[in-house]
Amino acid sequence: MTAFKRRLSVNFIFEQLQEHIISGQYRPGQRLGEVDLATQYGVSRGPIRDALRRLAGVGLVTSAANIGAQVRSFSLAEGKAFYQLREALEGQVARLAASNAGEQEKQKIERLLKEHVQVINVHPDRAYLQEKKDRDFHLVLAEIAANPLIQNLLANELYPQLMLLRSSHCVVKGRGAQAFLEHQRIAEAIYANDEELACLLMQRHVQASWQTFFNGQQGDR
Amino acid sequence: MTAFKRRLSVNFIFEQLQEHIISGQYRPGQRLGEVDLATQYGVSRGPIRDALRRLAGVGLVTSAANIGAQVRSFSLAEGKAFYQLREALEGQVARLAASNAGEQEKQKIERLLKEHVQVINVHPDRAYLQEKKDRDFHLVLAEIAANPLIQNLLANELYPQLMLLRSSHCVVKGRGAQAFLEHQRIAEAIYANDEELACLLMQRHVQASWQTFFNGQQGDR
DNA sequence: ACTCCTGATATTGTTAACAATAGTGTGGTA
DNA sequence: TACCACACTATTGTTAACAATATCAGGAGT
Repeated sequence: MTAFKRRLSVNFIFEQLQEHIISGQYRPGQRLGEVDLATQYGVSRGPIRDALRRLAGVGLVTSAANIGAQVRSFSLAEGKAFYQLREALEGQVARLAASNAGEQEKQKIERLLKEHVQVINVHPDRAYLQEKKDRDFHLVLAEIAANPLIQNLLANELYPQLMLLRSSHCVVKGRGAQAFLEHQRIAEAIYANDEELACLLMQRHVQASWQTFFNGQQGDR
Repeated sequence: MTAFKRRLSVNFIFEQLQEHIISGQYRPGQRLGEVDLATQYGVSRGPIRDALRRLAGVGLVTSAANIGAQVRSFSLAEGKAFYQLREALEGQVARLAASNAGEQEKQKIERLLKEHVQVINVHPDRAYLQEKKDRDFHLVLAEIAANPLIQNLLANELYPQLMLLRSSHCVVKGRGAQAFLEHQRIAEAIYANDEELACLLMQRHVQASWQTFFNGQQGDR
Protein backbone atom coordinates (compact mmCIF):
# COMPACT_ATOMS: atom_id res chain seq x y z
CA MET A 1 0.00 0.00 0.00
CA THR A 2 2.90 2.30 0.61
CA ALA A 3 5.35 1.60 -2.18
CA PHE A 4 4.06 3.64 -5.11
CA LYS A 5 6.37 5.11 -7.64
CA ARG A 6 5.02 8.60 -8.14
CA ARG A 7 2.48 8.92 -10.94
CA LEU A 8 1.71 5.25 -10.59
CA SER A 9 0.01 6.17 -7.36
CA VAL A 10 -2.94 7.89 -8.95
CA ASN A 11 -3.39 5.03 -11.40
CA PHE A 12 -3.27 2.53 -8.62
CA ILE A 13 -5.64 4.50 -6.44
CA PHE A 14 -8.00 5.02 -9.35
CA GLU A 15 -8.14 1.33 -10.15
CA GLN A 16 -8.48 0.39 -6.52
CA LEU A 17 -11.36 2.78 -5.95
CA GLN A 18 -12.99 1.69 -9.19
CA GLU A 19 -12.76 -1.89 -8.09
CA HIS A 20 -14.34 -1.09 -4.75
CA ILE A 21 -17.11 0.85 -6.41
CA ILE A 22 -18.10 -1.64 -9.08
CA SER A 23 -17.85 -4.54 -6.69
CA GLY A 24 -20.37 -2.87 -4.41
CA GLN A 25 -17.91 -2.54 -1.56
CA TYR A 26 -18.60 1.18 -1.65
CA ARG A 27 -22.35 1.67 -1.84
CA PRO A 28 -24.05 4.23 -4.09
CA GLY A 29 -24.38 7.60 -2.40
CA GLN A 30 -21.50 6.87 -0.06
CA ARG A 31 -19.32 9.89 0.44
CA LEU A 32 -15.67 9.63 -0.51
CA GLY A 33 -13.86 12.09 1.71
CA GLU A 34 -10.47 13.17 0.53
CA VAL A 35 -8.77 13.10 3.90
CA ASP A 36 -10.09 9.66 4.75
CA LEU A 37 -8.84 8.22 1.50
CA ALA A 38 -5.57 10.11 1.82
CA THR A 39 -4.78 8.64 5.22
CA GLN A 40 -6.08 5.29 4.08
CA TYR A 41 -3.69 5.14 1.15
CA GLY A 42 -0.87 6.84 3.01
CA VAL A 43 -0.69 9.66 0.51
CA SER A 44 -1.58 13.32 0.40
CA ARG A 45 -4.86 14.71 -0.88
CA GLY A 46 -3.46 15.67 -4.26
CA PRO A 47 -3.39 12.24 -5.91
CA ILE A 48 -6.69 11.39 -4.24
CA ARG A 49 -8.29 14.40 -5.87
CA ASP A 50 -6.90 13.36 -9.22
CA ALA A 51 -8.27 9.87 -8.85
CA LEU A 52 -11.69 11.13 -7.79
CA ARG A 53 -11.83 13.50 -10.75
CA ARG A 54 -11.00 10.65 -13.08
CA LEU A 55 -13.69 8.54 -11.49
CA ALA A 56 -16.13 11.39 -12.01
CA GLY A 57 -14.97 11.57 -15.61
CA VAL A 58 -15.94 7.97 -16.26
CA GLY A 59 -19.23 8.38 -14.43
CA LEU A 60 -18.58 6.23 -11.39
CA VAL A 61 -18.64 9.16 -9.01
CA THR A 62 -20.47 12.44 -8.78
CA SER A 63 -18.69 15.43 -7.40
CA ALA A 64 -19.89 18.92 -6.58
CA ALA A 65 -17.97 22.00 -5.58
CA ASN A 66 -17.20 22.29 -1.88
CA ILE A 67 -19.20 19.17 -1.25
CA GLY A 68 -17.04 16.40 -2.53
CA ALA A 69 -17.42 13.10 -4.24
CA GLN A 70 -19.83 10.29 -3.68
CA VAL A 71 -20.45 7.00 -5.39
CA ARG A 72 -22.88 7.53 -8.21
CA SER A 73 -26.37 6.22 -7.71
CA PHE A 74 -28.39 5.25 -10.74
CA SER A 75 -32.08 5.89 -10.88
CA LEU A 76 -34.15 3.50 -12.96
CA ALA A 77 -34.59 6.25 -15.56
CA GLU A 78 -30.84 6.64 -15.79
CA GLY A 79 -30.58 2.91 -16.15
CA LYS A 80 -32.89 3.05 -19.13
CA ALA A 81 -30.93 5.91 -20.66
CA PHE A 82 -27.77 3.96 -20.10
CA TYR A 83 -29.06 0.93 -21.94
CA GLN A 84 -30.23 3.12 -24.82
CA LEU A 85 -26.72 4.43 -25.10
CA ARG A 86 -25.30 0.97 -24.90
CA GLU A 87 -27.69 -0.25 -27.57
CA ALA A 88 -26.42 2.35 -30.01
CA LEU A 89 -22.76 1.71 -29.31
CA GLU A 90 -22.82 -2.04 -29.19
CA GLY A 91 -24.94 -2.13 -32.33
CA GLN A 92 -22.29 -0.15 -34.13
CA VAL A 93 -19.61 -2.41 -32.68
CA ALA A 94 -21.35 -5.47 -34.06
CA ARG A 95 -21.75 -3.80 -37.42
CA LEU A 96 -18.08 -2.87 -37.60
CA ALA A 97 -16.99 -6.26 -36.35
CA ALA A 98 -19.03 -7.92 -39.06
CA SER A 99 -17.45 -5.60 -41.56
CA ASN A 100 -13.87 -6.19 -40.41
CA ALA A 101 -13.90 -9.85 -39.44
CA GLY A 102 -11.50 -12.01 -41.41
CA GLU A 103 -10.69 -15.65 -40.85
CA GLN A 104 -8.51 -14.96 -37.87
CA GLU A 105 -11.09 -12.88 -36.08
CA LYS A 106 -13.84 -15.39 -36.74
CA GLN A 107 -11.75 -18.15 -35.24
CA LYS A 108 -11.10 -15.99 -32.22
CA ILE A 109 -14.83 -15.57 -31.66
CA GLU A 110 -15.37 -19.26 -32.27
CA ARG A 111 -12.82 -20.21 -29.63
CA LEU A 112 -14.31 -17.76 -27.17
CA LEU A 113 -17.80 -19.17 -27.60
CA LYS A 114 -16.46 -22.69 -27.15
CA GLU A 115 -15.03 -21.59 -23.83
CA HIS A 116 -18.27 -19.98 -22.82
CA VAL A 117 -20.39 -23.01 -23.51
CA GLN A 118 -18.34 -24.84 -20.90
CA VAL A 119 -19.00 -22.16 -18.33
CA ILE A 120 -22.69 -22.04 -19.15
CA ASN A 121 -23.07 -25.76 -18.68
CA VAL A 122 -21.81 -25.40 -15.15
CA HIS A 123 -23.51 -22.13 -14.17
CA PRO A 124 -26.59 -21.78 -16.41
CA ASP A 125 -27.90 -18.59 -14.82
CA ARG A 126 -24.74 -16.75 -13.93
CA ALA A 127 -24.68 -13.06 -14.69
CA TYR A 128 -21.88 -13.89 -17.09
CA LEU A 129 -20.13 -10.56 -17.22
CA GLN A 130 -17.48 -10.42 -14.55
CA GLU A 131 -14.90 -12.19 -16.67
CA LYS A 132 -11.49 -11.09 -17.69
CA LYS A 133 -11.37 -8.33 -20.25
CA ASP A 134 -10.22 -10.48 -23.13
CA ARG A 135 -12.66 -13.24 -22.31
CA ASP A 136 -15.77 -11.11 -22.60
CA PHE A 137 -17.77 -11.47 -25.77
CA HIS A 138 -18.67 -7.81 -26.06
CA LEU A 139 -15.17 -6.55 -25.45
CA VAL A 140 -13.67 -8.98 -27.92
CA LEU A 141 -16.12 -7.73 -30.50
CA ALA A 142 -15.17 -4.17 -29.66
CA GLU A 143 -11.57 -5.08 -30.30
CA ILE A 144 -12.42 -6.65 -33.64
CA ALA A 145 -14.43 -3.58 -34.55
CA ALA A 146 -11.08 -1.81 -34.69
CA ASN A 147 -12.41 1.52 -33.52
CA PRO A 148 -10.25 2.70 -30.62
CA LEU A 149 -12.65 5.45 -29.64
CA ILE A 150 -15.65 3.18 -29.27
CA GLN A 151 -13.51 0.48 -27.71
CA ASN A 152 -12.26 2.92 -25.13
CA LEU A 153 -15.69 4.23 -24.37
CA LEU A 154 -17.06 0.74 -23.88
CA ALA A 155 -14.20 -0.72 -21.89
CA ASN A 156 -13.37 2.26 -19.71
CA GLU A 157 -16.71 3.96 -19.19
CA LEU A 158 -19.75 1.95 -20.15
CA TYR A 159 -18.63 -1.37 -18.75
CA PRO A 160 -17.61 -0.06 -15.35
CA GLN A 161 -20.86 1.87 -15.20
CA LEU A 162 -22.76 -1.24 -16.16
CA MET A 163 -21.18 -3.18 -13.33
CA LEU A 164 -21.98 -0.41 -10.90
CA LEU A 165 -25.53 -0.31 -12.16
CA ARG A 166 -25.90 -4.02 -11.58
CA SER A 167 -24.28 -4.09 -8.20
CA SER A 168 -26.33 -1.04 -7.19
CA HIS A 169 -29.63 -2.64 -8.01
CA CYS A 170 -28.85 -6.03 -6.60
CA VAL A 171 -29.16 -7.99 -9.80
CA VAL A 172 -29.27 -11.51 -8.56
CA LYS A 173 -29.86 -13.84 -11.43
CA GLY A 174 -28.43 -13.33 -14.87
CA ARG A 175 -29.67 -15.00 -18.00
CA GLY A 176 -26.52 -16.75 -18.99
CA ALA A 177 -27.96 -19.49 -21.18
CA GLN A 178 -30.22 -17.17 -23.15
CA ALA A 179 -27.51 -14.54 -23.53
CA PHE A 180 -25.16 -17.18 -24.83
CA LEU A 181 -27.63 -18.21 -27.51
CA GLU A 182 -27.97 -14.61 -28.59
CA HIS A 183 -24.20 -14.28 -28.69
CA GLN A 184 -24.08 -17.27 -30.99
CA ARG A 185 -26.58 -15.75 -33.40
CA ILE A 186 -24.62 -12.52 -33.43
CA ALA A 187 -21.46 -14.48 -34.07
CA GLU A 188 -23.09 -16.26 -37.00
CA ALA A 189 -24.03 -12.92 -38.52
CA ILE A 190 -20.43 -11.81 -38.11
CA TYR A 191 -19.15 -15.02 -39.70
CA ALA A 192 -21.32 -14.13 -42.70
CA ASN A 193 -20.06 -10.54 -42.60
CA ASP A 194 -23.68 -9.47 -42.44
CA GLU A 195 -23.31 -6.02 -40.93
CA GLU A 196 -26.94 -5.11 -40.70
CA LEU A 197 -28.02 -8.38 -39.14
CA ALA A 198 -25.18 -8.31 -36.63
CA CYS A 199 -26.15 -4.77 -35.65
CA LEU A 200 -29.81 -5.62 -35.32
CA LEU A 201 -29.22 -8.77 -33.31
CA MET A 202 -26.86 -6.95 -30.99
CA GLN A 203 -29.37 -4.17 -30.43
CA ARG A 204 -32.01 -6.71 -29.55
CA HIS A 205 -29.56 -8.49 -27.31
CA VAL A 206 -28.99 -5.29 -25.35
CA GLN A 207 -32.71 -4.57 -25.25
CA ALA A 208 -33.38 -8.03 -23.88
CA SER A 209 -30.73 -7.46 -21.26
CA TRP A 210 -32.49 -4.27 -20.23
CA GLN A 211 -35.83 -6.01 -20.06
CA THR A 212 -34.42 -8.63 -17.74
CA PHE A 213 -32.90 -5.95 -15.59
CA PHE A 214 -36.07 -3.87 -15.58
CA ASN A 215 -38.35 -6.77 -14.74
CA GLY A 216 -36.03 -7.77 -11.96
CA GLN A 217 -36.30 -4.29 -10.48
CA GLN A 218 -40.08 -4.22 -10.75
CA GLY A 219 -40.37 -7.58 -9.05
CA ASP A 220 -38.21 -6.49 -6.18
CA ARG A 221 -40.42 -3.78 -4.80
CA MET B 1 -8.85 37.60 -15.15
CA THR B 2 -8.01 37.81 -11.51
CA ALA B 3 -11.38 37.92 -9.82
CA PHE B 4 -12.45 34.28 -9.65
CA LYS B 5 -14.46 33.00 -6.81
CA ARG B 6 -12.70 29.77 -5.88
CA ARG B 7 -14.06 26.69 -7.63
CA LEU B 8 -15.40 28.87 -10.37
CA SER B 9 -11.80 29.28 -11.41
CA VAL B 10 -11.38 25.77 -12.74
CA ASN B 11 -14.66 25.97 -14.62
CA PHE B 12 -13.68 29.27 -16.12
CA ILE B 13 -10.22 28.08 -17.03
CA PHE B 14 -11.61 24.89 -18.48
CA GLU B 15 -14.06 26.74 -20.69
CA GLN B 16 -11.49 29.28 -21.70
CA LEU B 17 -8.98 26.63 -22.70
CA GLN B 18 -11.65 24.64 -24.47
CA GLU B 19 -12.62 27.71 -26.44
CA HIS B 20 -9.02 28.36 -27.42
CA ILE B 21 -8.58 24.75 -28.47
CA ILE B 22 -11.69 24.31 -30.57
CA SER B 23 -11.27 27.70 -32.18
CA GLY B 24 -7.84 26.69 -33.37
CA GLN B 25 -6.10 29.36 -31.34
CA TYR B 26 -4.09 26.57 -29.75
CA ARG B 27 -2.88 24.29 -32.51
CA PRO B 28 -2.90 20.48 -32.27
CA GLY B 29 0.25 19.15 -30.68
CA GLN B 30 0.92 22.39 -28.87
CA ARG B 31 2.17 21.81 -25.38
CA LEU B 32 0.17 23.24 -22.52
CA GLY B 33 2.67 23.85 -19.75
CA GLU B 34 1.22 24.16 -16.28
CA VAL B 35 3.41 27.01 -15.15
CA ASP B 36 2.78 29.05 -18.27
CA LEU B 37 -0.97 28.71 -17.89
CA ALA B 38 -0.75 29.31 -14.17
CA THR B 39 1.04 32.61 -14.57
CA GLN B 40 -1.17 33.48 -17.51
CA TYR B 41 -4.35 33.04 -15.48
CA GLY B 42 -2.84 34.45 -12.32
CA VAL B 43 -3.50 31.27 -10.39
CA SER B 44 -1.47 28.42 -8.98
CA ARG B 45 -0.84 25.14 -10.78
CA GLY B 46 -3.53 23.27 -8.88
CA PRO B 47 -6.58 24.53 -10.72
CA ILE B 48 -4.68 24.41 -14.00
CA ARG B 49 -4.00 20.73 -13.46
CA ASP B 50 -7.68 20.14 -12.75
CA ALA B 51 -8.70 21.92 -15.91
CA LEU B 52 -6.17 20.02 -18.01
CA ARG B 53 -7.36 16.71 -16.61
CA ARG B 54 -10.91 17.61 -17.44
CA LEU B 55 -9.87 18.55 -20.96
CA ALA B 56 -8.14 15.20 -21.25
CA GLY B 57 -11.31 13.56 -20.00
CA VAL B 58 -13.34 15.03 -22.84
CA GLY B 59 -10.67 14.20 -25.37
CA LEU B 60 -9.46 17.67 -26.27
CA VAL B 61 -6.05 17.14 -24.73
CA THR B 62 -3.68 14.25 -24.33
CA SER B 63 -1.60 14.01 -21.21
CA ALA B 64 1.17 11.65 -20.22
CA ALA B 65 2.98 11.18 -16.92
CA ASN B 66 5.88 13.56 -16.34
CA ILE B 67 5.43 14.93 -19.83
CA GLY B 68 2.36 17.04 -19.58
CA ALA B 69 -0.59 17.98 -21.72
CA GLN B 70 -0.81 18.93 -25.34
CA VAL B 71 -3.66 19.72 -27.65
CA ARG B 72 -4.94 16.54 -29.19
CA SER B 73 -4.14 15.96 -32.81
CA PHE B 74 -6.46 13.81 -34.86
CA SER B 75 -5.11 11.48 -37.48
CA LEU B 76 -7.35 10.78 -40.41
CA ALA B 77 -7.94 7.27 -39.04
CA GLU B 78 -9.08 8.75 -35.77
CA GLY B 79 -11.32 11.07 -37.69
CA LYS B 80 -12.97 8.10 -39.33
CA ALA B 81 -13.37 6.34 -36.00
CA PHE B 82 -14.85 9.50 -34.60
CA TYR B 83 -17.47 9.73 -37.32
CA GLN B 84 -18.35 6.07 -36.82
CA LEU B 85 -19.00 6.80 -33.19
CA ARG B 86 -20.98 9.86 -34.09
CA GLU B 87 -23.04 7.90 -36.58
CA ALA B 88 -24.10 5.43 -33.91
CA LEU B 89 -24.97 8.07 -31.36
CA GLU B 90 -26.73 10.51 -33.61
CA GLY B 91 -28.68 7.69 -35.18
CA GLN B 92 -29.95 6.69 -31.79
CA VAL B 93 -30.72 10.33 -31.01
CA ALA B 94 -32.84 10.61 -34.14
CA ARG B 95 -34.62 7.40 -33.31
CA LEU B 96 -35.41 8.51 -29.78
CA ALA B 97 -36.42 11.96 -30.94
CA ALA B 98 -38.83 10.43 -33.42
CA SER B 99 -40.19 8.27 -30.65
CA ASN B 100 -40.64 11.11 -28.16
CA ALA B 101 -41.67 13.99 -30.36
CA GLY B 102 -45.09 15.43 -29.57
CA GLU B 103 -46.71 18.50 -31.07
CA GLN B 104 -44.61 20.88 -29.06
CA GLU B 105 -41.32 19.29 -30.05
CA LYS B 106 -42.28 19.14 -33.69
CA GLN B 107 -43.08 22.83 -33.70
CA LYS B 108 -39.75 23.52 -32.08
CA ILE B 109 -37.95 21.74 -34.88
CA GLU B 110 -40.12 23.47 -37.45
CA ARG B 111 -39.24 26.88 -36.07
CA LEU B 112 -35.57 26.00 -35.99
CA LEU B 113 -35.55 24.91 -39.62
CA LYS B 114 -37.36 28.11 -40.61
CA GLU B 115 -34.56 30.04 -39.00
CA HIS B 116 -31.94 27.97 -40.74
CA VAL B 117 -33.39 28.48 -44.18
CA GLN B 118 -32.81 32.18 -43.73
CA VAL B 119 -29.19 31.63 -42.87
CA ILE B 120 -28.66 29.24 -45.74
CA ASN B 121 -30.04 31.71 -48.23
CA VAL B 122 -27.39 34.16 -47.18
CA HIS B 123 -24.43 31.79 -46.72
CA PRO B 124 -25.12 28.72 -48.90
CA ASP B 125 -21.83 26.97 -48.16
CA ARG B 126 -21.15 27.89 -44.58
CA ALA B 127 -19.93 25.12 -42.36
CA TYR B 128 -23.15 25.62 -40.45
CA LEU B 129 -22.14 24.28 -37.08
CA GLN B 130 -20.72 27.10 -35.01
CA GLU B 131 -24.11 28.28 -33.83
CA LYS B 132 -25.42 28.70 -30.33
CA LYS B 133 -26.14 25.48 -28.51
CA ASP B 134 -29.91 25.75 -28.64
CA ARG B 135 -29.88 26.79 -32.28
CA ASP B 136 -28.09 23.70 -33.53
CA PHE B 137 -30.23 21.06 -35.19
CA HIS B 138 -28.36 18.11 -33.77
CA LEU B 139 -28.29 19.42 -30.24
CA VAL B 140 -31.97 20.27 -30.30
CA LEU B 141 -32.69 16.75 -31.42
CA ALA B 142 -30.51 15.44 -28.61
CA GLU B 143 -32.60 17.45 -26.20
CA ILE B 144 -35.82 16.08 -27.62
CA ALA B 145 -34.41 12.57 -27.42
CA ALA B 146 -34.65 13.03 -23.65
CA ASN B 147 -31.64 10.91 -22.83
CA PRO B 148 -29.38 12.93 -20.55
CA LEU B 149 -26.44 10.54 -20.94
CA ILE B 150 -26.38 10.71 -24.70
CA GLN B 151 -27.12 14.41 -24.65
CA ASN B 152 -24.19 14.98 -22.34
CA LEU B 153 -21.87 12.87 -24.41
CA LEU B 154 -22.80 14.72 -27.57
CA ALA B 155 -22.80 18.24 -26.21
CA ASN B 156 -19.78 18.00 -23.92
CA GLU B 157 -17.50 15.55 -25.68
CA LEU B 158 -18.35 14.76 -29.26
CA TYR B 159 -19.20 18.26 -30.36
CA PRO B 160 -16.12 19.91 -28.94
CA GLN B 161 -14.04 17.14 -30.47
CA LEU B 162 -15.78 17.64 -33.78
CA MET B 163 -14.95 21.31 -33.76
CA LEU B 164 -11.34 20.54 -32.92
CA LEU B 165 -11.24 17.97 -35.69
CA ARG B 166 -12.52 20.51 -38.18
CA SER B 167 -10.30 23.34 -37.08
CA SER B 168 -7.35 20.93 -37.03
CA HIS B 169 -7.80 19.85 -40.60
CA CYS B 170 -8.59 23.23 -42.03
CA VAL B 171 -12.06 22.47 -43.24
CA VAL B 172 -12.78 25.38 -45.48
CA LYS B 173 -16.08 24.90 -47.16
CA GLY B 174 -19.07 23.28 -45.53
CA ARG B 175 -22.06 21.92 -47.33
CA GLY B 176 -24.71 24.03 -45.74
CA ALA B 177 -27.40 23.78 -48.37
CA GLN B 178 -27.15 20.02 -48.75
CA ALA B 179 -26.98 19.48 -45.02
CA PHE B 180 -30.06 21.59 -44.57
CA LEU B 181 -32.00 19.45 -47.02
CA GLU B 182 -30.97 16.34 -45.14
CA HIS B 183 -32.03 17.96 -41.89
CA GLN B 184 -35.41 18.60 -43.41
CA ARG B 185 -35.85 14.97 -44.42
CA ILE B 186 -34.86 13.85 -40.95
CA ALA B 187 -37.33 16.31 -39.49
CA GLU B 188 -40.09 14.92 -41.69
CA ALA B 189 -39.36 11.44 -40.41
CA ILE B 190 -39.59 12.76 -36.89
CA TYR B 191 -42.86 14.52 -37.61
CA ALA B 192 -44.18 11.13 -38.71
CA ASN B 193 -42.70 9.52 -35.59
CA ASP B 194 -40.94 7.13 -37.91
CA GLU B 195 -38.09 5.98 -35.69
CA GLU B 196 -36.35 3.71 -38.11
CA LEU B 197 -36.39 6.18 -40.96
CA ALA B 198 -35.18 9.01 -38.77
CA CYS B 199 -32.32 6.84 -37.53
CA LEU B 200 -31.37 5.74 -41.01
CA LEU B 201 -31.47 9.23 -42.48
CA MET B 202 -29.41 10.60 -39.65
CA GLN B 203 -26.80 7.90 -40.08
CA ARG B 204 -26.55 8.71 -43.76
CA HIS B 205 -26.37 12.39 -42.92
CA VAL B 206 -23.35 11.77 -40.70
CA GLN B 207 -21.79 9.51 -43.30
CA ALA B 208 -22.20 12.19 -45.93
CA SER B 209 -20.60 14.67 -43.59
CA TRP B 210 -17.64 12.35 -43.21
CA GLN B 211 -17.35 11.91 -46.95
CA THR B 212 -17.21 15.64 -47.44
CA PHE B 213 -14.58 15.93 -44.77
CA PHE B 214 -12.57 13.02 -46.13
CA ASN B 215 -12.65 14.24 -49.72
CA GLY B 216 -11.60 17.67 -48.56
CA GLN B 217 -8.58 16.14 -46.84
CA GLN B 218 -7.62 14.08 -49.86
CA GLY B 219 -7.85 17.10 -52.11
CA ASP B 220 -5.62 19.12 -49.86
CA ARG B 221 -2.49 17.06 -50.14
C1' DA C 1 -42.84 21.94 19.33
C1' DC C 2 -41.01 24.48 15.60
C1' DT C 3 -38.17 27.79 13.10
C1' DC C 4 -34.39 30.52 12.49
C1' DC C 5 -30.00 32.22 13.71
C1' DT C 6 -25.21 31.61 15.17
C1' DG C 7 -20.98 29.63 16.09
C1' DA C 8 -18.02 25.44 15.99
C1' DT C 9 -16.36 21.81 13.20
C1' DA C 10 -15.27 19.27 9.21
C1' DT C 11 -14.32 19.31 4.43
C1' DT C 12 -12.97 21.07 0.12
C1' DG C 13 -10.35 24.75 -2.80
C1' DT C 14 -5.91 26.92 -3.26
C1' DT C 15 -1.21 27.94 -2.72
C1' DA C 16 3.80 27.62 -2.54
C1' DA C 17 7.66 24.81 -1.65
C1' DC C 18 9.92 20.36 -2.30
C1' DA C 19 10.98 15.82 -4.92
C1' DA C 20 11.64 13.38 -8.94
C1' DT C 21 11.57 12.79 -13.73
C1' DA C 22 12.14 14.06 -18.82
C1' DG C 23 14.53 16.81 -22.06
C1' DT C 24 18.83 19.28 -23.53
C1' DG C 25 23.34 20.48 -24.41
C1' DT C 26 28.17 20.04 -23.59
C1' DG C 27 32.39 17.70 -23.42
C1' DG C 28 35.18 13.73 -23.95
C1' DT C 29 36.53 9.61 -26.48
C1' DA C 30 37.07 6.45 -30.25
C1' DT D 1 32.89 13.10 -37.36
C1' DA D 2 29.98 10.13 -34.67
C1' DC D 3 28.59 8.66 -30.33
C1' DC D 4 27.96 8.23 -25.46
C1' DA D 5 28.18 9.84 -20.60
C1' DC D 6 26.98 13.30 -17.57
C1' DA D 7 25.49 17.31 -15.57
C1' DC D 8 22.03 20.99 -16.00
C1' DT D 9 17.62 22.87 -16.80
C1' DA D 10 12.79 22.79 -17.26
C1' DT D 11 8.63 20.54 -16.10
C1' DT D 12 5.59 17.56 -13.70
C1' DG D 13 4.29 14.86 -9.30
C1' DT D 14 3.65 15.40 -4.39
C1' DT D 15 3.16 17.40 -0.02
C1' DA D 16 1.64 20.25 3.87
C1' DA D 17 -0.21 24.48 5.31
C1' DC D 18 -3.65 28.06 4.63
C1' DA D 19 -8.36 30.03 3.00
C1' DA D 20 -13.04 29.57 2.21
C1' DT D 21 -17.12 27.02 2.22
C1' DA D 22 -20.62 23.62 3.78
C1' DT D 23 -22.51 20.99 7.53
C1' DC D 24 -24.28 20.42 11.99
C1' DA D 25 -25.40 21.26 16.84
C1' DG D 26 -27.26 24.23 20.19
C1' DG D 27 -29.98 27.93 21.77
C1' DA D 28 -33.13 32.01 21.48
C1' DG D 29 -37.49 33.42 20.18
C1' DT D 30 -42.27 32.58 18.68
